[in-house]
Amino acid sequence: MLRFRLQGLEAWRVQHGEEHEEARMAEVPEVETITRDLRSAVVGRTIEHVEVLNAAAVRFPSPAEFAELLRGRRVEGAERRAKYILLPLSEHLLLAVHFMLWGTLTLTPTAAARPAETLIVWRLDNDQELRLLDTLAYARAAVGAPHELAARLDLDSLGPEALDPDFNVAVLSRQLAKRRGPLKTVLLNQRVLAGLGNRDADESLWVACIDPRRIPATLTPDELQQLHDAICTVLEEGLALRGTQRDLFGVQGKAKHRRNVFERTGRPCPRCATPIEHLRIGNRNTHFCPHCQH
DNA sequence: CGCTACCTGGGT
DNA sequence: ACCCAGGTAGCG
Repeated sequence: MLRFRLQGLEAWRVQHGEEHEEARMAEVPEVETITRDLRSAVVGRTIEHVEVLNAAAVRFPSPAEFAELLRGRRVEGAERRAKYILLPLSEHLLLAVHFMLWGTLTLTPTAAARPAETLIVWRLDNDQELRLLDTLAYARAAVGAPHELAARLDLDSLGPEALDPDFNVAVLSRQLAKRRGPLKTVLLNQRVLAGLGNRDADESLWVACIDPRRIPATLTPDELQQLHDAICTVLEEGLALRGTQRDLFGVQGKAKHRRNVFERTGRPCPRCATPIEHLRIGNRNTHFCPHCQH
């Protein structure tokens, strides 16, 4: 009876968008959404001026060199690798941006007020500014020749992309076979598989009905297939809804209320109504259903 | 592999 | 006055 009432209340809350916490998570659906926006609105533009408001936000080279190198470059493309946004520029330079926990990019008229959490501003040739924002100030950018950037960010060590059409159960099995430690921790390692953040890892394991504490080597072929399918479903749905946060233009994504377990401790599992449990695994918050995840 | 630091605003 | 955060680098 209590469970039934909680379910009803939960449904009402979700329907009315009553969970008012500001979404600021930067996982792959959010990063990919912004990358696509950059492709449509920033590729082809020229960077006229760069302002580094927080020197720590530039990983390399120095903030002054960073600004000088970027001035006058044309943006030639916009790609994503794991949670890095990579912008190829004219004259064979590559700009990398990482949101870390809460970072984001916005594209706004130059005249628009700058939020206090602005770390870097790229003024474009159309009276618009690309801005890197982050209240936590962990987000980072770097620029260099492609090979140098790839070496310093260790991009070649990243695992296969979960959103790549070539990602299949054989790839997942091969990547997991090497690793020890709990499945949750292994799935968060971008060198194993590029694509899952803390939320999407918990959601994928729930969809696949697999306990996050399982050791990867013990997964059966069926479980590996379920996990592969779950990861694809979670990421593709999140991306189709344009993520949980605002896009490059400030439009709110629609995936905000699609969580089954993440940050839903004590609330009923949508499959079996058992209260969702919370654990720390590898120092990360982990949420799962103790009844249907084995 | 497992742990801490990084940093600020919001929640308890 | 604490404590904590969707990620990663860098240490032992």
